[in-house]
Amino acid sequence: MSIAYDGINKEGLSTQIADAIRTAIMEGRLVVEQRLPSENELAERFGVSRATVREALKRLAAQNLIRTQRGPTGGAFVNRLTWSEAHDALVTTSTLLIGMNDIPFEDVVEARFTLEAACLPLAAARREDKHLEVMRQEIAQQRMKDVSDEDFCASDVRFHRALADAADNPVLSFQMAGVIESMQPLMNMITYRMRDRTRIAALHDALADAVDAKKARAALKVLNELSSYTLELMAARRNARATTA
Amino acid sequence: MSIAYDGINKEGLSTQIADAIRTAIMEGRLVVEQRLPSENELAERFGVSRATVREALKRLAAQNLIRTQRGPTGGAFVNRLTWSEAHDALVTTSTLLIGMNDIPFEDVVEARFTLEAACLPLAAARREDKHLEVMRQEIAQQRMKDVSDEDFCASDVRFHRALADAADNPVLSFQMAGVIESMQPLMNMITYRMRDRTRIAALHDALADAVDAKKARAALKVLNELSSYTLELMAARRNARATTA
DNA sequence: AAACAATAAATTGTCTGACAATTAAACAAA
DNA sequence: TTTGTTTAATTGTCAGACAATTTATTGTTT
Repeated sequence: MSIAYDGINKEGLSTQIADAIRTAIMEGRLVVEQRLPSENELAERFGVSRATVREALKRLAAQNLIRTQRGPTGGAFVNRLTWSEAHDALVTTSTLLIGMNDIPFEDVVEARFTLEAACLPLAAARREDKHLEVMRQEIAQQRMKDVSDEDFCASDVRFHRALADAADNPVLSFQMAGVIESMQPLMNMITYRMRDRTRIAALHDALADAVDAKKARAALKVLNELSSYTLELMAARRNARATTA
Repeated sequence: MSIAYDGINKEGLSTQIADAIRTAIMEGRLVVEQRLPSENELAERFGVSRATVREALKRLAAQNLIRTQRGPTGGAFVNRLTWSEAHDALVTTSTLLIGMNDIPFEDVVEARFTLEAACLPLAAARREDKHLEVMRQEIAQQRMKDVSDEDFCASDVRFHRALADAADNPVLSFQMAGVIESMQPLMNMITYRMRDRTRIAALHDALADAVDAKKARAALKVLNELSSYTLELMAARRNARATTA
C-alpha cells in the first residue's frame, strides 16, 4: 500500500537537499563562516549517496552561498556574499535576461536613464575627486581616435559607473551596475561614427562639469540629452539595417 | 617533463567545464532551447567522468542557464531566462547581500526611496486601473486590526511593487523588485504600533490618490514623508533596543 | 629548545561501473 | 483508430575506490 504522500517529490533529491540547505542559510539557521557537516555526514543524514550531496553542494556553490576547501579543517562553509560576487551575479542575470527576451531597446534605455537621473542629485552633492578623475579619464579615452567600438562602449560603461558610485551609496551602486552593464551588449551593436563619439564625449564633459559644480539640475538636463541621443543612434542603426535587408 | 601549462588548472575540472559552457551561452554560441550533447558525450569530449560533467551541469542549472529533461529526446537544454526566474535570483542575491553585510539601514532606505521616486513620474503618467486596484486593496489590508507585523510588511511590499509596476517598464519592475523585497527582512524587525500602521496607511492612501490623479509632484512629496517616517520608526526601534540592553 | 622534515589523517575532487526512473517512439493488438 | 506494450535513450542515484590537498602530529636534527 504505502500511499505515503509525504512531500511531493517531483524534484530530484539533489534539488531538495540544495533547497533545504539554502533555506537554512536564508533563515539564519546556518550563519556566515559556519562549517557544514562533511559530505559523508550529509549523505548519511539525508540518506542519500555522496554523489547526490555533492551535486546539491555544487548548486549552492554556483550561487556563492557556500565555499569549499580541502584537507582536514576543510569542508563546505557558508560564504559571506561579497559586493563583487553579487555584482557579477546580477550582471550575468540581467545580461542574459535582456539578451534572450528581446526587450524593446526603448524600455532598457528608459529604465537606465530614469534610474541614473535619480542618482544624479546625490552624486552632485557627494561627488569626490576620485569619481571626477575617473570620469575625466574615460572621457579622454572616448576622444582617442584608435579605440574600437567595443572599447568605446566599455569606457562609456566605466564613466556611468563612476557617476553612479559618486552617489556614495553601495546599494545604489549595486543596482545601477546591473542596468548599466546589462545594456552594454545592446550598445555594442551600434556603429559609432566619429561625430557620434565627439558628441557623446561632449555630453559627458558637460555632465562631469555639472556634477563637479554640484549643479544637479544642469546635470539632469544633459543626461536627458544623452538619453535622446542614444535613442536616435539606435533608431538610425535600425533604419540602416532595414535598408540593407 | 610535461610542463603543459595549457590552461591554469587552479580551479577544479567541474568548475572549468561549467565556465566553458556558460561562456558559450553568454556569447551566443549556444542558443536558447538548443540541446547540449548528452552527459556521456560531454564526458568524452572534455575527457572527464560523467560525475564531473554532472556537477558542472548542476552549477549551470542552479543559475537557470540550463534545464534538464529525462528520457529519449531528453537532455540538457539552454534555458530561456524568464522574468520570474531572474526576479527570484535577484531577490535571493539582494536579500543575502543585505542580510550578511550589515549595510546601514539608512543606505538601504535611501536607495529604495531614491529609485522609487524616479519611477513615480512614469507611474503617475501610465498607471492603469489594475495597479490602483492592487494598491487600494493592500491599503485596506494594512488597516485591518488582526494582521501580524509580518503580514503588514508583506502587504507593504505588494503595495510598492504595484506602484513600481505602474511605471509599465519591465526592466524597472525587475530592478525595483530587488530593492523593495530585499528590504523586507529589515522592515520585519520593526514593531508597528497601531498609530504607525494608521499613519502608513494614510500615506499610502495619499500616494495612491496622487498617482490616480496623475499628480507626480504631489506623489513625490508623500513619498518623501513616507521615507522620513520609515527612518523615524527604525531610529525608535534602535533606541528601544539600546535602553533594554 | 627550536627548527625543520617526514608522516598520518581528514576532507574534497574525480573516476568507474552499475542500476533505477522517466519518457518518447515504435510496435502490436483490439 | 485506439489502446496497450515493448524498447531504447537519457538523466538520476548509488556504491566503492583512489587521487589531491592541506592540516596536525610526530620525529629528527641542530
